[in-house]
Amino acid sequence: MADLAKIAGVSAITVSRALRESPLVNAETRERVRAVAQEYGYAFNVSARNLRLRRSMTVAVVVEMKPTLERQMSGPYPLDLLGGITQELTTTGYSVLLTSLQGGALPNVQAADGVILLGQGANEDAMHAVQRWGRPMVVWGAVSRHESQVVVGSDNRRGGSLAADRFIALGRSRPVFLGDPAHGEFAERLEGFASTLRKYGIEPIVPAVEGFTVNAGAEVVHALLQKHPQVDALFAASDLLAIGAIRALIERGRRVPDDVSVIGYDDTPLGATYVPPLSSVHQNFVDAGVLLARKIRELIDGQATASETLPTHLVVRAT
Amino acid sequence: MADLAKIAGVSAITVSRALRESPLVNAETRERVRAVAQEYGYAFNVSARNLRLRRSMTVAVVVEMKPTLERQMSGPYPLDLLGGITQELTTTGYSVLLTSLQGGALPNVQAADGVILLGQGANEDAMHAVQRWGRPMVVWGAVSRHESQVVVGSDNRRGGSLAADRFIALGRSRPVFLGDPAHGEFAERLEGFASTLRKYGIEPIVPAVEGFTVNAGAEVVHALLQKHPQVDALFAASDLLAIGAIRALIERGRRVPDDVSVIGYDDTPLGATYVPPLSSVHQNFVDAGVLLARKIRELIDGQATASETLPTHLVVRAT
DNA sequence: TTGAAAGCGCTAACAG
DNA sequence: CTGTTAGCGCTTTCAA
Repeated sequence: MADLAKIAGVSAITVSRALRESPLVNAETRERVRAVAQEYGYAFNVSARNLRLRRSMTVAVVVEMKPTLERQMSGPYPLDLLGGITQELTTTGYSVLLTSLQGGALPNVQAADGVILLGQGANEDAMHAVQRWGRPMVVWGAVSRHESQVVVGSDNRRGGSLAADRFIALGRSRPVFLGDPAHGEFAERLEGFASTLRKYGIEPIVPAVEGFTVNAGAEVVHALLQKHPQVDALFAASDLLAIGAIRALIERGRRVPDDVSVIGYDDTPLGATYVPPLSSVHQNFVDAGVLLARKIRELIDGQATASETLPTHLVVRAT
Repeated sequence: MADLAKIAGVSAITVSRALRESPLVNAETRERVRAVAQEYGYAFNVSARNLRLRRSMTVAVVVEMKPTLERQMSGPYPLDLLGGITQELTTTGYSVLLTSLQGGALPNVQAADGVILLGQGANEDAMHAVQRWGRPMVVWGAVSRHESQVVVGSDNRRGGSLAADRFIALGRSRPVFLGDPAHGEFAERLEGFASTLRKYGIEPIVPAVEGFTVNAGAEVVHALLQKHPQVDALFAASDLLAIGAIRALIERGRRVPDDVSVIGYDDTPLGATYVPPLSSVHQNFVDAGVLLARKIRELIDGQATASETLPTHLVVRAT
């Protein structure tokens, strides 16, 4: 910068001001400085600037990852979420620092101006860890679970409710909910589902489910059909579970949707291309990402923000 | 740090050394300093350190994203790639800066010690842009295309070759390749496919294909069957295309695999759960991510590295 | 409208 | 083994 100043015949501080578009600098001077900067391919030293300004212009995104990105964080959703976050953050000058919290946080992560937590599912360790180092934080997930946090989630209760309404409209009377309520978002889906059914005097069957995989879904449904052969509707907390369930239903001689209606969750490409194409509750992950990004920015800027819930709708396909 | 030094009764530089586990400092002193640091929740100022050390301990990962993360970068692969990269980089002290190059690079991105380029497919603008600012760079994709670059890719030629071998073993004689060769990796798959078939005196049919979607696959195959009704094998450059193709085949009264064998690419969950379960060429994206990360580290450390190709294998399922 | 001085927090180099 | 000195590149006072 000093070199550049010499070349342009001004002082370093003027270079700084010119390149930052400060109104304090003469338009003509500014242009001259910028031309020289351009010519010499000069770029700010970010570390120096951040040191001086006491911020990093960085937001850490913490994703839960075991060796690879597993759990409900597999599939395309987190990518959409990440896409939304990245889009919104980079267009406002922030960088996105992608990280797990495996083996303690890196210095860079701790230096982030804010933190977005994704896919913390049932486990809340990461949340507490981040909270401890006192950075602004926003969480993706089930809103009600963490009342003191700013949480963005989609309207899981309404998602469950929509599934229930659909089953009622179809005249179904022996519905099942598939999903582990230990997972906050799943619990909310069940709540919405059950409370709507209850208005019609129906109580859903809720077998114990562990995991999020196709096989988990298939196994549970196999066992379930022994005990409750008269099941005629099935709402799964994820498309993967729903697909497993359909497989088991067919293997047990049930027709879908003639004998049993099935609704999944997340409206994944996998579900949409499945045969039969899966009906599913849709949530817009890109929008969610954008919203998460906005809220963390607000928090960083010292503004107050509240939790927020995104709309959800049912995509009816063949099942 | 100065405060901490005072409290611990040493100088700032000793605090610095103690916290960095420098062997220059007495074990006992180190423990005392660390205890005090722990107690006061002290953490390094990363900007100051980076300024002093003239590096950022950051690697930028550039993903091609239109508003959302599209193209072949949709689906679960890039997440696995990202997972591998993040895992390897964070365990070696580097942070991962996720970014597109939409609207010019942010200062933070330019300050990265190295850059990994993902999903640059047919378009090489990003590559040239990054090249211009002279940072170490590693690219994911088709190796042969960019001879001056360090590229990590999976063995696309062998992938194509495996599909061809399989068709030959099944006695097929009228194979089709589905995929746009403008995309470097697809071109390599076609090369391997065609060259192996040629050994048996067979020339594949290669219809023009645009896009990567299920619908694109379906449309092309519908048109194709008019001109070439005797097609008996189909190798698609992606699982999505393969699924579209199967749909079209069935709609045209062909049985899969009895009348037409189909092989996809990427071995996605979508393909694996499809009915019928799709045979597909598998590549390990997590390993690829790890390798990309290792190579960028080597480059940052000033070591020489070469392009590398990862193994690939055929997963035979029902089609 | 421009500039000089000072310092953000850290660590390499050089004593001791 | 520990400390002193100096300076990384930037921007916020304060002064001209």
